[in-house]
Amino acid sequence: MQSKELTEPASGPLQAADMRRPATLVDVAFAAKVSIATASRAINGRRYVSDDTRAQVLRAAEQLNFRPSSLARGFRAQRSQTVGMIVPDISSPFYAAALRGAQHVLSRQGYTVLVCDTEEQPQREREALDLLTGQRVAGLILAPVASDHANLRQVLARQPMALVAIDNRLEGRPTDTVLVDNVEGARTLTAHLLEHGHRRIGHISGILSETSGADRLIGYQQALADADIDFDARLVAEGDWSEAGGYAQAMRLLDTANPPTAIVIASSLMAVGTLLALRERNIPVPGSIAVACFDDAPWAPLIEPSLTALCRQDYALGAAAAELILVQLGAKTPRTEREHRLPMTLVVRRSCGCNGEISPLTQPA
Amino acid sequence: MQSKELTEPASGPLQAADMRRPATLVDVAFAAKVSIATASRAINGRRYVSDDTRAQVLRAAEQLNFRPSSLARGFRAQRSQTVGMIVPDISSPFYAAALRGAQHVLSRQGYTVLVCDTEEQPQREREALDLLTGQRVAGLILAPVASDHANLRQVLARQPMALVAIDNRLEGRPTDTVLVDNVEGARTLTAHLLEHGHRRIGHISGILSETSGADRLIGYQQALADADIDFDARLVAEGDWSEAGGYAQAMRLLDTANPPTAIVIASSLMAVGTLLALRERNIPVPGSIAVACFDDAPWAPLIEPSLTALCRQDYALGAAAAELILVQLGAKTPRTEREHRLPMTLVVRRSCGCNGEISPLTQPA
DNA sequence: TTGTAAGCGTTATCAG
DNA sequence: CTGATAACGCTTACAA
Repeated sequence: MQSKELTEPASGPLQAADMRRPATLVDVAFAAKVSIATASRAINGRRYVSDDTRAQVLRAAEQLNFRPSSLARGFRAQRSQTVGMIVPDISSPFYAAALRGAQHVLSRQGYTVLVCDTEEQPQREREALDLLTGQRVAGLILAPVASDHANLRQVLARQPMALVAIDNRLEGRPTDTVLVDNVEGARTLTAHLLEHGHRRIGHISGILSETSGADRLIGYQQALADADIDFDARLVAEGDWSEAGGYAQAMRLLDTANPPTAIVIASSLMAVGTLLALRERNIPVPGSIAVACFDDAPWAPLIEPSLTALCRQDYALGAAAAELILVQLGAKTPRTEREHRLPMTLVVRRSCGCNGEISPLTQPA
Repeated sequence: MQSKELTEPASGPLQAADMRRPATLVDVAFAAKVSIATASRAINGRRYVSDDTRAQVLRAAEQLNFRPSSLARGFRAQRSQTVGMIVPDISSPFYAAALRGAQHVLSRQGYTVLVCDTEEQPQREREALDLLTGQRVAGLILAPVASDHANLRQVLARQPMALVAIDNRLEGRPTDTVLVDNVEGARTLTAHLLEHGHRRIGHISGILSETSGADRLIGYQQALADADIDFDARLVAEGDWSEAGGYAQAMRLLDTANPPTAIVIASSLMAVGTLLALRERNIPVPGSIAVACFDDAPWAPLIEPSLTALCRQDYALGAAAAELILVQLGAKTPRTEREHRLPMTLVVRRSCGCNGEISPLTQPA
C-alpha cells in the first residue's frame, strides 16, 4: 500500500544534479527503475543481476554522482572501513613515513586511515583509543608509548579489532609487531667503531622503558661482549631521543673522569645534539671522538662531519603493519610472520672515522 | 506487547564485561532501568533528566564500558565527526607538521582526521576525494596539486562540506585558504641577496602551475624591480621542489653563458640539490655563488655552509586550517579571515654571505 | 533474476 | 521529566 512512497525519496525524486543532499541508493534505484536491493547488488558487483539491469543501475549511479555512504555501510556491518593509527608524534619523519606506507597499502583496499597524535602523552593515548573505539575502526596500528596497557586490554576485550604494534613491542600481550632490528643495529654500529680500534665506547641510549631503547642498549652490550670488553655502566647515558637530550647526555659523558673515544647514539636527532656539544667543547669529530648513530636522515650526508648512520625503512615498516592488519581482517594478502624485524643498513660516512664519500642522495624512497 | 523485547538486547542483557560485542545504548538503558531515550539524554548531557536518573545511567555506561558508536551517530546525522585531509606527500615535513597542527585542534573538538596521501598524482587526488566523500566527512583540508578541480566542484555541489585549501590557492572558487606569504618571502630573500651587493640573481623556482611556485617567482621579480634591475628570464629555472630537481636546475643555470652570482631557491630540498651541484663543480658557497632559500629545516644550520632560509610555521598553518573548518562548521571559535597569509621569518646563516652564528636549535616547535 | 522487509545504534519528535 | 517510536542508508535473508 505504500510501496510507491518507499521507492521514492521523501523529498521527491532527484532530477537535477544540484540537490543539496548526497544521492542515496533509493535515488539510484528510483532513477534506474529497480528495487533498492537490485541497485545494491548491481553497485557491489554481486551476481544474480542481469547485465542489462546492472548497466542501467550503474548509469543512474554515475548520473546522480552516487557515493555509497561508508557511514551507513559501516553502521550496518558494525565496523567501519577505517584503520586507526596512534603515534606519539606524527611530525617525526619516522612516523610520517610509516603513515605514508600504511595509508598507501590500506587505501588500495578501500580503507581510510584515522590518525591520532598523542603528543607523547599517555593520557592522550587513552583518549585516542576511545575516539577510535567509538569510530569502530576495523584495525589499529599502534606505536605504544605508555607502558600501562590495561585500558587497551579492556577495550580489546569488548571490541574485536585487528591490532598491530609498531616500533615498540607491546609487553604482556601477544601482538603482531613490526619493528626494526634494534639489537642487530646496535651491534653493527658498535662493531664498526670497534673496528676503528676504539675500546672505550660510550652509548647515548633512547628511553630505556621503551623496548626499542632497551634493545639498542642490549645490542651495544652484546657487541662489547663479543669483543671481550667489560661493560661499564658509566659510559651509558639515557637520553630521550631528542636533540636537546642528546646535547645534555653528551655533556654528561664528556664530564666523566674518563670520557669515551667513540659514542654509539640511539637516534640521529640525539647525534645532532651530541655534535653541537662536541663543537662547543672544540672536540674534533671524528678526530678525538668518533660518532655513529641510528636513524639516517636526508641531511645526514650534509652536516659537518657527515653522519655514519643506520638507515631504517620507515615506509616499509608502515606498509608491513598495514599488511598485517589486512591479514588479520582476512583480506587477501600473503601470510606473514608474527614479529617482523626489518633489517637496517649501515651507511658509512665520516663521523665514524671512515673516509665516507659525498653521496648525493641518502634514504631510499 | 513487545516492550520487554525492545528494551532487552536480542542476545540477552549484558552481564559480564567480556561480551564479544561493544555495549550499545540499549544495553546501558536496560542496565540503568530507563528507556533508550532517557539514556541518550543522560549520556549527551541534555536537560530534562533528573540528577538521580543521570547518575544511574552514567554509572551503567561506565560499568559497561559504553562508547557511543560514531558510526551510528554519523549515520543519523548524515555526517561524521571526521575531517579529511588530502596532501600530496604526508612524509614531507611540512605536511606532517600541518597535519599535526590540524589534528591537535580538531581532536579537541571531538573530530578525528582522515588522511589521504595522493603521492602527487591527480588521479589519486580524485580517488581520495571519493573516499572521503563516501565517509561523509564534515570538512576537508585540501592541499591541491591538480589544477583541474571540476570533480571537486561537482562533489561539493551535492555534498555540503566545510572546505579549506592550504599551501596553494584553489583557483576559480572562493575558498577559505591558509598559506604562507610566498610573495613577501621571495621579496625578502631576494632583497637580502641584493643587500649583499649581488646584481645578477638567479631563481630556481617551484612548480609554476602551483600558486605557491608562481607567487614566489612574483616576489622575486618584485624585489628585482624595486632595485631597478631588469628581469632576465634566462636566470629562472623551473624546479619541482625536489632535491634532484634542484640539482638539475642548478646545473642548468651554471651552464648558461652568464651564470648568476647568487640564487634564490624555492625550497630547502632544492637548495640541497643546488649545494651538491656547486660542490661537484668546486664552486665555493657563498664565495662565488650565494644561496638563500625557502623552507627552513632542522638540519639547515648543520650543513656546510649553513643555509640561510625562510622559516615557515607549518604547525600553525595546519592549526589555522582546522580552526577555519570549525568556523565553517559553526563550532565555537573566533571569527577569522577568508585568506590567512602566515608571515615567514628570515633565518640568516652563512650560505648567503653573512657570518651566521652556529645556533643550537632552529625551528620553533 | 528481482523485490520485500528487517535491522544495525542513535537522536529527535511527540505523547504522556 | 520520561517513554515509545520513526528515521537515517545500506545489506541481506527470504520470498516470489
